[in-house]
Amino acid sequence: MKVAELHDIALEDMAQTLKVIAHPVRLEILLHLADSTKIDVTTLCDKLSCGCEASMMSHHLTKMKAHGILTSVKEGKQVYYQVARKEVLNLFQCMLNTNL
Amino acid sequence: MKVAELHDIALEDMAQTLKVIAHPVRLEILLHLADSTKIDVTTLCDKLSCGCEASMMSHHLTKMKAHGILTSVKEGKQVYYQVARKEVLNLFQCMLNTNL
DNA sequence: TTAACAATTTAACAAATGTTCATATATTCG
DNA sequence: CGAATATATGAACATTTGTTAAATTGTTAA
Repeated sequence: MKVAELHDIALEDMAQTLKVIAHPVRLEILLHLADSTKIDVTTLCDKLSCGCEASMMSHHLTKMKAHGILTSVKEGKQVYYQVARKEVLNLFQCMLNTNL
Repeated sequence: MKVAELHDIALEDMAQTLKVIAHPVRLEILLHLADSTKIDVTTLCDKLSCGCEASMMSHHLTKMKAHGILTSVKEGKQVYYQVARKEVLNLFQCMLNTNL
């Protein structure tokens, strides 16, 4: 498919995906999940430098899950999240490569 | 630079850029500007399938200009816009390549 | 030059979405 | 059961979006 062939629906979806990713904390979450296969909410709070409370972290994770970017599994007390669409990680590389 | 080396400020900027782009109309604008070197507001309204009024179009253009993604030149009555950072167009290709 | 028109921007507002903080609901363990 | 921990939800606050109308800037012609 060529860029020129993009139509409205595709653009809507694309915008939606970008919108969900377009937040510094959510970017950091994705970046961290790129390495570790799965991680629980509390550990994420500890590891990230954003100083995010569990409550807010949960919101961000829920949002990305709702848009199919993440999935989660419950194991005992914790809920582990992981990247469902590894492709989103390519965006980082793309943005870095092109100085965005 | 590697993805792993991203730090807070970089993520803030990256999120900001993504946020500005993350709107179906703004994506369509960029897509159209990818081909034509420069284009004025009214013509954009006519050519795009989003059915955007001049006022709204101006809003979107102003926003992207404010973030350095577009530039504009005034020629007589019209204001012509063009892409300042051609790199943003790579994002389309990247997203298409990875089915995002 | 001034009146009329055309292109774009700004302003003012309501509606929709997004973000954040405080609280509630599980779940496990003693 | 009740305390402690992990996560989710709710509601206030802020931002974004879209509309309509008015203001600004430039052009043309009487």
